[in-house]
Amino acid sequence: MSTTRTVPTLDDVARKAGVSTATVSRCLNTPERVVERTRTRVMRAVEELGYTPNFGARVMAAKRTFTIGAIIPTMENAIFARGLQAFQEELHARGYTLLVSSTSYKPEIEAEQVRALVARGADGLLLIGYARNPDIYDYLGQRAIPALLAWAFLPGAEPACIGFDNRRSMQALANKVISMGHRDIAVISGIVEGNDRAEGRRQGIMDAILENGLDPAKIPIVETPYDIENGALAFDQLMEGETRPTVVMCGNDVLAAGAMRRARELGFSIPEDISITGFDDIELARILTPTLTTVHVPHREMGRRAAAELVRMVEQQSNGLSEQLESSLVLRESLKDLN
Amino acid sequence: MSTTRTVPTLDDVARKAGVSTATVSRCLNTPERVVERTRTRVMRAVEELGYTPNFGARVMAAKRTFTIGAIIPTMENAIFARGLQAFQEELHARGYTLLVSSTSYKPEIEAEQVRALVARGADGLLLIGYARNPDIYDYLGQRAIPALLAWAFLPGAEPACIGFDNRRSMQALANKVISMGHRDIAVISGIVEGNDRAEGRRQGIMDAILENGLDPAKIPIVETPYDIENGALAFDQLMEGETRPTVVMCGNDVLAAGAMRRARELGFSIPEDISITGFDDIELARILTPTLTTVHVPHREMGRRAAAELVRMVEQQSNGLSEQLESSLVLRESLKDLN
DNA sequence: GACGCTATTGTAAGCGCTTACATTTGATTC
DNA sequence: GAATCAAATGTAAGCGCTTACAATAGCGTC
Repeated sequence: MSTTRTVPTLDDVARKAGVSTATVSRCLNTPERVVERTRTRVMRAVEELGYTPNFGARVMAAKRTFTIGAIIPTMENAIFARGLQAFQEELHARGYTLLVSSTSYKPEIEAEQVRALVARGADGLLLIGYARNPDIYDYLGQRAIPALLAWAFLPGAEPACIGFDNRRSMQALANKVISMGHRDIAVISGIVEGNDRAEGRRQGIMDAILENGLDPAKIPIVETPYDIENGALAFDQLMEGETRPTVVMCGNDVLAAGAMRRARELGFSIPEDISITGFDDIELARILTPTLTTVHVPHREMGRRAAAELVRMVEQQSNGLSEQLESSLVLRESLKDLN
Repeated sequence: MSTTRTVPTLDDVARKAGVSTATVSRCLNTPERVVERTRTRVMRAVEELGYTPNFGARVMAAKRTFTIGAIIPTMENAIFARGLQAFQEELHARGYTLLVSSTSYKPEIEAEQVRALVARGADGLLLIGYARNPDIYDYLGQRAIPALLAWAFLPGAEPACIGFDNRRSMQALANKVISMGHRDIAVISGIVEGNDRAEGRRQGIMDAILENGLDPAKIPIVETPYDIENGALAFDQLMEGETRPTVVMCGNDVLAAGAMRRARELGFSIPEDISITGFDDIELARILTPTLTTVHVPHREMGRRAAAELVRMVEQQSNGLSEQLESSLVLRESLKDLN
């Protein structure tokens, strides 16, 4: 296609500066090991030739790519988009670049994605939650690729995780709901299979149910993928039950938004006729009418810390330090106090 | 699983399968050039050893990374998150991996990001909009790295772009607004500097104003970063003007959500007292109360096509083909017909 | 000036893979 | 069964860089 667009190599620079390739390499990587006079001469040659090190060669020789991979369910969920954005910014600030892959909530394809990112030379990996095939950890361990989990927290777990306790957080919300006099609770849960966060949240509700002496068998639960439309459909399903719940607790804000929409379409007024709660506290929660009671999660903070910790693990070849972040209840209009 | 820290190489696989390294390489890269019997034997060895090709070596030998870089303003805006998700999925389906970097709407740091991604070996680059320092194109041209623009469309532009005409789309919406009897129009625009999409949208409104014989000088415009909170503040600002607008046209749905919230807080009922419009048609638009009149943009489709085209450019070393996608008006409750 | 030491620079061996080219295999034809 | 030719496989030369080790230069001492 184009003509002889010869990209200059280390050799060219060395020749032009009248030194060996080793000296040029040292000028670029460990300048303090080269005497000033030589260095300026080399740097001028680099400048004049417009030399940029060849990525592949450098990676092969140095065995580092300064690249970190992240595998998330999807960027379309605002919580991951937000966290990933912060993760990327922090990575960038530390001289790393982000490789992204997504599973679309299909845990079975995660192993392949891990391999793909490792094959692309990721120096470290960010994974979501801890529920996955243990082979993945073997694979990473064998290659000495550090991995860090986020959006979940399990003390003492391997590998390290940076996140919050989904179960406890949801339990706190459910306790609050119950303390407000709600006894007929219905649940719209995300798909639990292969998703420990969704599972934890559901269990958290059950924990509170039991703790308060209510009958867990009487709690209707609909399980559906995180999606507004599914939230609406799930609400329909719940309304078919014999006893009408006074509150619908949803696995995340997105489901809650769908449920809320459908509730209004069916003529319910919220929270007078029925209360609705979410989880995550994405922007949507403050925009909905009525505003949504939910659990606030510091997604950005999580992304930022995860980046910092992962870089540390890569550079010091150390094991990760788990870190628990605090979530908090955000009481807004969609939850009515029955007392 | 073994716990040995030795990462298997092509050589190991070759030895185990009793073939040459060339044959193993061919099994991985051009399987059709290897007879079935040999291939299965090799693949079994690959499997058993848990072999993954060394990235650096592969890049150096093949001069390809199978990696595509994308530089977007931010993943926190749902339109980019959504488009990028589709972009990544399509890339993945074609055997490529996505490198992500973001500018946080600071155009001046884009050049640095381009260099960083190129230095990481990106085979091609996705950029947003066409407003940027031309040096960037020189740099990419010199290194023969194909680039494609998205979220904007400018016929005949270089490099190629895949997107829609922001100006025309907004003009269509504005015309509709005017045809519904609105004469007092106020505008909340995104920051125009270095953002051709925001600029196009603002111009589109002006086009319609002029086209309909209204006085452009009488249109109050507030320019503010895309953010719910800023939408609310901008609304406040507009309400300080002497004549109250009958409609507030916003540069995107996020600003509209903010404006709508503030309007309600101030006691306006929408659309009876004041109409509000957005742009993008993100999920939020259907969830807001009232639902938001906006311009639907096929973000996923755009991401998908951009990936396909960019891969084509990389693999065929060809220039990109621009492609215009259609946007469409979505009339919902937030816009009142005054006729 | 010879000696010993350190700071600087050079030499060259890989790193693990792809691929041009060489060789072998095997099917087909006469 | 030999000849022919295409398909399959093997051989080995790099790709451009880093770095261990070797060589040299520079400097202070005696």
